[in-house]
Amino acid sequence: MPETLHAASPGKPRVRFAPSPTGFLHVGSARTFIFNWLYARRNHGTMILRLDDTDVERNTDASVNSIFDGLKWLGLNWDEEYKQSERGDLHRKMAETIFQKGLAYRDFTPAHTSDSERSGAQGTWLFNLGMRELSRAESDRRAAAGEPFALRFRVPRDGGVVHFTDAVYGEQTKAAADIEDFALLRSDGMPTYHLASCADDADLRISHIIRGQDHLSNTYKHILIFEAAGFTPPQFAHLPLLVAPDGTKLSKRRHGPVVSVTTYRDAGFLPEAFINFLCLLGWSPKNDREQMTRQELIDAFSLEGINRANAVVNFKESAEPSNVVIPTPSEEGEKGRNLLSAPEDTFDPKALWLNAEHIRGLTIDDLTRRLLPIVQEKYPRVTSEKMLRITPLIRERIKLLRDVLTAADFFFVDQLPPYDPAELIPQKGDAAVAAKVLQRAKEVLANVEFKHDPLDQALRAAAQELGIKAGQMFQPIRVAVCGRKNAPPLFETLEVLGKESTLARIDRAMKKLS
RNA sequence: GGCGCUAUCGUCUAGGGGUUAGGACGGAAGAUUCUCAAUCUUCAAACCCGGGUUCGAUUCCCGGUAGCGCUACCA
Repeated sequence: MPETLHAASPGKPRVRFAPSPTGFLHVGSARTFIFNWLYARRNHGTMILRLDDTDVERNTDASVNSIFDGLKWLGLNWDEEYKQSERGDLHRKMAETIFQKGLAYRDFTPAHTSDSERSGAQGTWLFNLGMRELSRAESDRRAAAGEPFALRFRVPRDGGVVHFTDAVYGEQTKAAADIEDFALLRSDGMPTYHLASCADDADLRISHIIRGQDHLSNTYKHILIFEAAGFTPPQFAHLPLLVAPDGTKLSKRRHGPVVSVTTYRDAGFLPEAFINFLCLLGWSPKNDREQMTRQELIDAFSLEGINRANAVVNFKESAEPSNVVIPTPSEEGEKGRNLLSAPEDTFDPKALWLNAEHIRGLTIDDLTRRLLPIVQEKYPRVTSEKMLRITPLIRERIKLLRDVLTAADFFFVDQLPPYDPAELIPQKGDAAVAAKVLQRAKEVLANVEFKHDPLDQALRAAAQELGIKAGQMFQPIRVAVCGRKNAPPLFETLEVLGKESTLARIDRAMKKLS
């Protein structure tokens, strides 16, 4: 009777996210983490983070940090953590078990032998000539003599099939004849991904492997390994891939910073909005709900809601990909921010909309707390009290947190940046009207309390006196005070700005006009 | 090349043998408003192709096509 993976806690799933730390945290990886996490939380299971760092050549500490940073920003947690590189003994033990059962063999063929030199070169490569049939005695002798070898799985050649049921893709069957004798151990004794992954999944009693669909065909190999080592394979659930608008798999090289999670953080996405967005790619709650909180996602999540077709992340492809600055993990910590004043329209419109929705759902206090660091980085003198008054004026006008810098800039500066005086001229008016409005506004505002209602009354009355429409009255003032035509509502703006600044800016505008 | 997976508006998706094929984003038009935004209303927009099965297929089956994935001593 094979050991069962569910022995320790029947019914409670144990899932894992197992990234290889070879680059920054990718949006696809983040989504895989999230789906695992959702599944664990939904079913009161255990979320495990395992660094699959068996590729010593390509692993970097910077990458590990990038992954941790990204997950931390997203507010995602896990219950257990492992490093594959520290578990080599376990992996080798499993290899040994399989070898002793005769289900694996030593392959003394030098690494990087070209396909044409391999057996079955006219079709698919399955195994290296001669090695599979080497006698045990001969194999032992050559190994003892110090000849390097890779350990390969002896895939059955008796016409059988490998089968499993995927929670997303259903019944999966493949003829063993189509599976090559894949490596378990490299010639330097290091385990391959397939071996290490299965050994750890078995040892950690993983109950559900939820991972990218790019592993669907690898799963047959994994089933073979689990069974050879005497374990019941876990449940599998493969996720459709995230692809670029051109249909290709997201890649840092081709698509640049839009595939890095930190790009979204630095651009001013809310972590909960970003998670929400990712969840909607390849999964549906099937009730037309889109905007959901973390808890709502947990409550709604199920493997049945996952679909099978790849999902496009609909970002705008950069016109000149060669100019795209790709943040390397080492840069991201400190300098990552300035590479990324990524223009708003590079992001998926749905992500932007969801972010705006989540922003609107925040309380003024909460939103202020998130806005303040961004503002203070550029305008250190802005206080929390002041920001608290500004936030309500821009909450419905920003899609990204960073938009605060352009939406509310005029609140933060002493002196307005230069603007075209022609902007001061209202609809159906001329410079004379503008001058008249500003002059009158100056007089009126000098003697009015800077509160919404008094301002409203005073300015409307002034418009009437001048015989112009309210809009014609407000526009020159708005431009004088904000430096542009599109801005938050006027009276609220003046109230926050205060009498002194307002009058000073109107003065300056009048000088510009003449 | 071999093997596997997939295919509903531009995008994310719901649906499923008989429907006006639903929702959302984005787009367009309008309402509202001191501008912008938000909000509301309306409009345009899809079942890859060909064979079956069936009284009837977008839905089920087969084939094609296309896309993607795997095919490493990468993960």
